[in-house]
Amino acid sequence: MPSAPRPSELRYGIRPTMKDVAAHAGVGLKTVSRVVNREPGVTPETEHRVQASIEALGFRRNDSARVLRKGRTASIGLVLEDLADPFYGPLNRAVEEVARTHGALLINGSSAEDPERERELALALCARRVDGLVVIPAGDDHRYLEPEIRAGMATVFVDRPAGRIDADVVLSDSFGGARAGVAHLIAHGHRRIGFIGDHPHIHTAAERLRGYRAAMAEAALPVAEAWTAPGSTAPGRVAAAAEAMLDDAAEPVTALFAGNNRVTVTLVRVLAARTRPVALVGFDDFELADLLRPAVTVVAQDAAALGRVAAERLFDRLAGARPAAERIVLPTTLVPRGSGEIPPAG
Amino acid sequence: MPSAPRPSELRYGIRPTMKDVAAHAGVGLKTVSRVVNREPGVTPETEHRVQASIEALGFRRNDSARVLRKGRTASIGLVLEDLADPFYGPLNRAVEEVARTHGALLINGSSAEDPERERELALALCARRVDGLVVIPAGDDHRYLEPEIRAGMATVFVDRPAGRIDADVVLSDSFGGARAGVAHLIAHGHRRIGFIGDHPHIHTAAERLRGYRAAMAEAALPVAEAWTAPGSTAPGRVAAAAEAMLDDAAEPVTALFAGNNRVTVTLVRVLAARTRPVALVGFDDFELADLLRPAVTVVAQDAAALGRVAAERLFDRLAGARPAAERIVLPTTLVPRGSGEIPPAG
DNA sequence: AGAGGGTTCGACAACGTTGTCAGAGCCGGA
DNA sequence: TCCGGCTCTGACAACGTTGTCGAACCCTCT
Repeated sequence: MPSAPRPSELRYGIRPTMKDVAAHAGVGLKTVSRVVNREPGVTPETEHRVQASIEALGFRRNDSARVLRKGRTASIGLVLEDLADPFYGPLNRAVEEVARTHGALLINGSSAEDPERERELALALCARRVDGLVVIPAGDDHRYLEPEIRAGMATVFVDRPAGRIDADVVLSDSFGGARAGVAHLIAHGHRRIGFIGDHPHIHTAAERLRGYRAAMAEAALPVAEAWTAPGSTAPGRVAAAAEAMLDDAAEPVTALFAGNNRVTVTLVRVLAARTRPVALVGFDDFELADLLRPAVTVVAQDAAALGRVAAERLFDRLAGARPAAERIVLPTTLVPRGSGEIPPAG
Repeated sequence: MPSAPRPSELRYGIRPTMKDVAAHAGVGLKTVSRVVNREPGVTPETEHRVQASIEALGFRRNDSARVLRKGRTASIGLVLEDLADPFYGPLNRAVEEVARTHGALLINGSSAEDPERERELALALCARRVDGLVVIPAGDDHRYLEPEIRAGMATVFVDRPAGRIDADVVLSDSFGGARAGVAHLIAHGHRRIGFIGDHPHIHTAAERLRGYRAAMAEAALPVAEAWTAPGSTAPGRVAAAAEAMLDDAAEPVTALFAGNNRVTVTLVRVLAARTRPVALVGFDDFELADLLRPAVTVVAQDAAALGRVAAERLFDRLAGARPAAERIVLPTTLVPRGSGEIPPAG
């Protein structure tokens, strides 16, 4: 017996199923399924009756059951390092937008830079049977994903390369960007340039250091041992390293290149406390860099583009494309704003 | 017949099930389930054999089926406005951390400030049967969630109140924060203070405007019509509004209060281009505010705390707590840095 | 030797949905 | 009148897991 929606039929703590709706509307289970999924072959009269029952009971399809039956979840997973890091917000958002155009939801989690947690998260997402996985690696061994990939899990790595496994990777051009940034300092007359970056076991950090060395070598400039300080990005460590380079009695550096935006911000603070101007170029742009005095010259990478390209690659694979695993490198842009154009002092 | 793990048994594009593992290990289906879930009642010998088969076949439990059977998904949904906005990164992360301590995953989506999209997202999450929902409202009518809540979906709103529905809400003290910020300007000698904020139909924006008026009233200061400019936060609109207040021939303002951090940043740019110093206090802190010259005085809200409190409330409800819907208001903090302590010019 | 209790294990149903297939009803044409 | 071919509908199995329950076995005690 069909009936008009009456709130009283909504019951607390009970999830009506298609079976309930079918009974309420006086039709078969499958007919409800057809209406819910807008499948053809239902008379307008029947459809209307079913719709009324759906609203009366407050029915909502249980996607878990649907997923179980269909095998596809219409969702993709994103494992990233830290959602609170402003670099990953736009990346996350870009992945989400691409997913949205494909009708998929995004499930994400932060690894907090912990390889074990990255692994747990990625495998949890696999257990949920997301259709695909975008991973910003924290660890450097991703063989744990091999069974998943083999079983058909499309996977794309972003921002850092995958470790010991053959998979798509989307990266910024760390080497080229750092080389261009350092060359920019050299072009403005600097000869003694310091490099402060992240731990060298992080691939991007190592690449940026390599870019620094390449630029120096191309200008035939020697690099003193004391001028490179890869390591933790903790403000204390970074500040101490900078002070040491700047105050070196014999060969003080006149310019600094920062390996990522956290280092850059720390260096801005250090330099603000000093009288003699020091040139600074940072890898990775950040908000308000243009409002600081001097405004900060940076090598900008396009976080949104990283996310977009990675997600598109993922959906290409989900659509059936089977190209060989590829390394896609996106260009960086040098943005001169002032701090990188300060001439050497003394 | 049990066997040692041999990679060749991993087959492409095939997901082994517990049944496959059971056959491979020569045990019953349920025994595999027991091993996977670490349930007691399996001899070490059997367990070992099953583990070997699991690894040999690359088995991973299908959580969709598990969810279907158990009724709980161990995941919560978060609908927010824009992941790329730096304000929401820490909030998101805080929710995730709380979820993690409860063994739950976070599924999130951006509404892009579009009520219709918020609705779609929230309902999609309900269809996935997330255990609970944290919503940063974009719209102001959430009656669409009533059937879900009635059916047992725990729901907490953050940052802005829910519309036309009775539910938990966690908010920053917009009124009190704005009042304190404006009072701070008054305490530094200002009498003509401008307010530039977001559209007043946004609850927080209206509250902040109310706080501004309260502070002015408490100091017995009149508020000229031209001194309040609620509306779009588009930089052009904000800049024009600021210029108009500052250049008013009769009653130019000597200080500005910004209703949110986007407005603040725009005002910093506007003021940087002017010669006469103008005092500025912004609602909501932002990175590097302390490095600008002058450093920007703000009324800080704790985005992470908003997320944490909301998520904890959610899990309390999931654990069975059934308190009446409540409005939880978190305090704000005035952070004097320089821009808010500039005395009135002229 | 038999009873009693504990441990280990597997057959089976159920979760809510969708795909398959066949039945019922109707129409038009021979 | 009967048949073929539509359209609309529902019964049923299946997806992969977990909860229930009872069977089989081993040990101990009388």
